[in-house]
Amino acid sequence: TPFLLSQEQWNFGCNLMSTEENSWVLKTTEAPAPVPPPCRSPEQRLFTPNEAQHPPSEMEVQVEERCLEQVQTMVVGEVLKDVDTACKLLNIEPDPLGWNCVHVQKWLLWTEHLYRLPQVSVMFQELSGRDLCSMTEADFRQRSSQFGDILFAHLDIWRSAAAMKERCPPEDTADEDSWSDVMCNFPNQPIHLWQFLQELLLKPRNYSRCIRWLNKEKGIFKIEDSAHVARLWGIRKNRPAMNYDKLSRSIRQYYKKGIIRKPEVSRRLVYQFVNPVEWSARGE
DNA sequence: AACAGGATGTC
DNA sequence: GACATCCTGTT
Repeated sequence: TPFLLSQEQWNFGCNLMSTEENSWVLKTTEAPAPVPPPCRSPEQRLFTPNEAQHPPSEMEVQVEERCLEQVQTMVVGEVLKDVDTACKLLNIEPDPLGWNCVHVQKWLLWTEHLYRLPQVSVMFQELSGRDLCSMTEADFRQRSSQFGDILFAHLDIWRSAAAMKERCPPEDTADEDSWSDVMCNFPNQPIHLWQFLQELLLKPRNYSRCIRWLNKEKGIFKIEDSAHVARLWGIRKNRPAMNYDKLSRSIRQYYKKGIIRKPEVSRRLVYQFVNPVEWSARGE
């Protein structure tokens, strides 16, 4: 796993999330009740016969691991979001290694304010981000016996977040027309209209409002917003004057070629791929 | 407004 | 060849 919160960070994060003043952290998502079930008490362990307390099956273990993974992904996502917000507010970069003394002070003041710590930033004056990163937890404690560890843990979270960003760069979460879909990743790579339509159909999360499957197995799809689909096609092909009249003419060219046809019962804005087996057979 | 398909031009 | 554009006519 590329990113694992230490137990300490985890607990720290949980405490932060359960602090109700911190609407800043986790405002939309429910706090994911991340506290692991307490270990079975010693007497339970002693007095429960092995047969009755059947060990978790492999599937149960897998399910649990997947749950944990999901929770972890969620927490990491929230942390990254929070880091982003703070960076914008403070006008600093996410990676502490790039901070100068002023940035460090900004970050300290922010952290103090956010978690209601007393003023400890004075103890960290004249330190750059690089200095901060080279310090051990003991060094932090030396400067602030009470809150050094908290600051250390928090800095570690930021460093981890920066490392994460480095590892998996700009994941675009655009909900509407994610630009990379419409513009192709490879400049001017020729694309066929039927391929483009399939691309849109593959991403219902982004495009189901303008085009969606009616029957995926049979390859029947419906264009819900003809103008929108035409606009997307026009962007991809660099044809600003594209409209549904012209797009549909191109679809009709497919009739003769046996790529797309009208379904048995012809319906408005509904078409059907002739051989949907080819791509559904390759699994999804 | 969508549909069908011929004609013609473009890359 | 695969459209893009324009057009006539139909549903």
